Amino acid sequence: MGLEKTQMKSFKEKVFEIVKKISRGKTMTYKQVAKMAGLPRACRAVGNVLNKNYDSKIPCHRVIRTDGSVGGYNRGRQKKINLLRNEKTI
DNA sequence: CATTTGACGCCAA
DNA sequence: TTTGGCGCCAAAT
Repeated sequence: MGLEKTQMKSFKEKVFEIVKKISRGKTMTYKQVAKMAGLPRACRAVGNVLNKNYDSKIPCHRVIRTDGSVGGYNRGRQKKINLLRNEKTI
């Protein structure tokens, strides 16, 4: 506790926190996440960070492109589409 | 420390 | 509308 070191969350950490907060059936764009993380132009960096993420606790499949395209997924594009489609039918 | 990578976004043709 | 190319940025190598 006392030893609070300016723990600046890395951009990656911020992205994970933001994506974790995406409710089921909802979706966010890479640009939106980047903006929330403090870098409105780091849309690419967001995708890069999520690409290295293998934590199922992070619903990174809810992050899509700004133009509405599903984008990519480290587990298979089709899988991401299925998940989104599944959540679509709440 | 320099260079490459890549799940993006936007514009001109 | 679709395609090609450029910009932009953190993380990995």
